[in-house]
Amino acid sequence: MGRPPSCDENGLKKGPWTPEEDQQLVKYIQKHGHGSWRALPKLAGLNRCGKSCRLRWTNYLRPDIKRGKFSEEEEQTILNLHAVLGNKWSAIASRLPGRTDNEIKNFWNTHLKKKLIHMGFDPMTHRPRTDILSSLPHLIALANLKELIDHHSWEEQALRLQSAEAVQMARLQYLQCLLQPLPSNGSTTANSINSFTEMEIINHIKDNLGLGASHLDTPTPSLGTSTGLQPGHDAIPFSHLPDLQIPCNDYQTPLNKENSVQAPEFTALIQGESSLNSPWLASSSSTPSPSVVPPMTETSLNNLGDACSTSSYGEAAPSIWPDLLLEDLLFHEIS
DNA sequence: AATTTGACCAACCGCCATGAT
DNA sequence: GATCATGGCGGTTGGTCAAAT
Repeated sequence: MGRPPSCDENGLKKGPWTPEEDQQLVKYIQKHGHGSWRALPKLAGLNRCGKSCRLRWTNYLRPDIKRGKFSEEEEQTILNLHAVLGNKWSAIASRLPGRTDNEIKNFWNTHLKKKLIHMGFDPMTHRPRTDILSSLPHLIALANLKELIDHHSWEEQALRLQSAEAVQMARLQYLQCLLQPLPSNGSTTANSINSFTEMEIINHIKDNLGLGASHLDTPTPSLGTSTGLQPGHDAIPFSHLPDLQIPCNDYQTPLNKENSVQAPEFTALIQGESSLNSPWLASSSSTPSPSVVPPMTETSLNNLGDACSTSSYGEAAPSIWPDLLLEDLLFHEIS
């Protein structure tokens, strides 16, 4: 025996509430309390179902509801709680007096989620997006492919053009990951990337890849050097971060200790060593990493750097993130 | 000026948990 | 224990409005 629909087709009104209906509902509840929501509409003289009345009351008419923009403190609280509780909106709302679960959910979906994505974080896990990192060997292969293509026929050039957009996007996202621990040069936000020179950025990436500027032909000191990181093969990316944090003043959300990125794992990943034992990656993409990783050459590295320096990243963080995995994107484009 | 696009958010829908019978 | 009523929750939809084209 099935349940009747919550709002059956007895001619009950749906849709936006009128001020008169609001007034009727408030007046009734203030006088009698809501009691049984199912019985309330009839008693209050409303042509609505009980569920609709309950939602209207709890999400809008309740006298203790706070209206208006979320404060920075509230934003921070939501981010912190979401990192722990996930989409438990009612649990989050219970810790934000005057805010409803619906309001918080909407705020999350329209603002905070997008901001995290823009900053290169997975809004569900609050970790750096791992799909890009699981595709890293492919990106390296593509950088090498570019090196190869640069010296080949027009047909290959056409292929290159076809894949260029996908490659560019992949590189941008990859760059964003690499730049997460970009050390401060006075300004502390990720958006301050504008203040670094191209060469500083590229050198920083090279440092992160364990290819310190010391053995490259650029005289420009690397960012790693300037912040105490020693460039060269011993450079351990992320090691200067006790815990990964969202690199923006507004969203200093510490991740759980056990969730933080461990530098050796990242190094192994970057260098193409087996990363299957990494707990960080274990929960990432279901796509297996290829067992053979092409060696990262200086030229292919510079190819990545080319993409960085010619991109529009300096003006705005990349906002496009395809639904499909990068691996799919890249290999379907190229093959 | 007209149309399109995107952001915002109130409201709805369906599922689930719980308590009463 | 089975059934049903009710309330709560999270996901999604659709209307409105402003900005962009």
